Amino acid sequence: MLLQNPTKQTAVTTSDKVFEQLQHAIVEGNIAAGSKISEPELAKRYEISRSTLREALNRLEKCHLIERKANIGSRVVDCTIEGLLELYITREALEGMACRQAALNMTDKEIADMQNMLAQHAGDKALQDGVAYYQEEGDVDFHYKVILGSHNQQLINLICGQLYHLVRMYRCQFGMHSPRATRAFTEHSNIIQAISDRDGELAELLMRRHIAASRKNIENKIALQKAAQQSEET
Amino acid sequence: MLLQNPTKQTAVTTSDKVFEQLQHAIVEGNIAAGSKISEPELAKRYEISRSTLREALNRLEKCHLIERKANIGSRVVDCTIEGLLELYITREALEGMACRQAALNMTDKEIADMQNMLAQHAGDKALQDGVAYYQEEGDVDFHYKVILGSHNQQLINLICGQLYHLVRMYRCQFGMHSPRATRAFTEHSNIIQAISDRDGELAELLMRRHIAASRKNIENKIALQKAAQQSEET
DNA sequence: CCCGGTATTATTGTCGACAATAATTACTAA
DNA sequence: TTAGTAATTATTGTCGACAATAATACCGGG
Repeated sequence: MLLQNPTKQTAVTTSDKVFEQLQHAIVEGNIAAGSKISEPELAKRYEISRSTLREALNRLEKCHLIERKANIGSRVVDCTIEGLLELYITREALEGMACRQAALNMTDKEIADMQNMLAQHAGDKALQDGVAYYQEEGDVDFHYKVILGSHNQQLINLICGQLYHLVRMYRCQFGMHSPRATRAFTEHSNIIQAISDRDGELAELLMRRHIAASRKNIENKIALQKAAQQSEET
Repeated sequence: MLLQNPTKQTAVTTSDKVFEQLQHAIVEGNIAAGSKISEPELAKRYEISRSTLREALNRLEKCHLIERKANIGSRVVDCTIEGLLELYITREALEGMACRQAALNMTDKEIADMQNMLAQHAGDKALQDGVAYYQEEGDVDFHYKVILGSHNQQLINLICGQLYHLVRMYRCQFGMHSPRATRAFTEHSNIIQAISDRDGELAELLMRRHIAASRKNIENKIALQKAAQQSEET
């Protein structure tokens, strides 16, 4: 992961560092999704006290990567199809609005920066067409810039601080590097155009369609898989 | 507060109870907004260890009622006009989508229940017209039912588990019982109608307008206050 | 052989003390 | 008198131990 979450501040305390390590481990699946978390074991493994581990676990819970029940313990969230679709729905709502606000609130310089970034991506994409780079880094980068451009701290915290950890987790666990690269690029261009036109309504509409298209893409894949499975069973 | 947050489970552990007490204290302003939190002092006041207090503080941070900085401490969030408007923007996005999903996913029984509730409120409202009851309990009740009706766990957690604590805090601190009662009632009716027609698009549109209307109402009030202040200064 | 209840074990919640960092105060020098 | 610095105080972060709760294993009866 080259890109850093723009909302996070540099980790100073040890629980911060452990939190980041655990976060990566969970996102990348090194700690299995749905598995129970043993506090004594993890504390031993990271050579820290249970107290500071629990501090780290609390932050993991804050970004919805683990779930805690009183007197029972913590579990890593498990990645289900339903959860993924719910996440897309939520992103559609939040990022759509963020995009509208971005059209209203971004500075001219911010818009210029984003246009440059897109041009850069266009070059990279032409260079190594179809490779995952654009889809992975570029896409995340684009969405981050839009969200930050909303200048709405509430939206920024919710999306970057919480939702996107889950998004990355799903991307890793389901191995999602969809073949929508070129189409997504066009969609990104149109969104930036709407933003630079200060057309909030259109910007939101386009962003929602952009995310909804990804969701429907997944839904289709799932449907195909199911059909294949069923024909296999017979 | 008669209505309980439907997402919360009964408090079993002591940090749970302290969390709830602190939550109410902050929401109602008994612990001043923007004030610094002294861990030793609070621990003494509630007669608990600092560890369990910190556990409670972590949960307060989860619903955005306090903010923590490493090695510096916690502060209660302060209620600013900008923060309030940002909150409305976010609600417009999330609850709008929740309403769309509710139109798709609510059961017939849930819809019937909500219609009954509205009829009940109509009676109460006719009985004691203009009184705060409808605005306080009824409004919250209505919005909760819609959100739960989305059957989208992600949305439910975000809105009910986090956002609405802040909403209640702003309501208390700014003393908001706006004179929109009768108009809000009509808007609620129309939203329920759209939901029962299974018209997701219209339902979302109406909910967004409903929330945006509240926001604009606030904005107007602020603008008037400012104008009054300025004329007073001269 | 299976089921229910009890005893044991393990895990989580809570506590008080120590270490590390930040804030405050006191002091010295210009 | 004031600015800068050093010492002191207070607050937060971390630790290990104990208490309370849940999970497991064992045992006896049906």
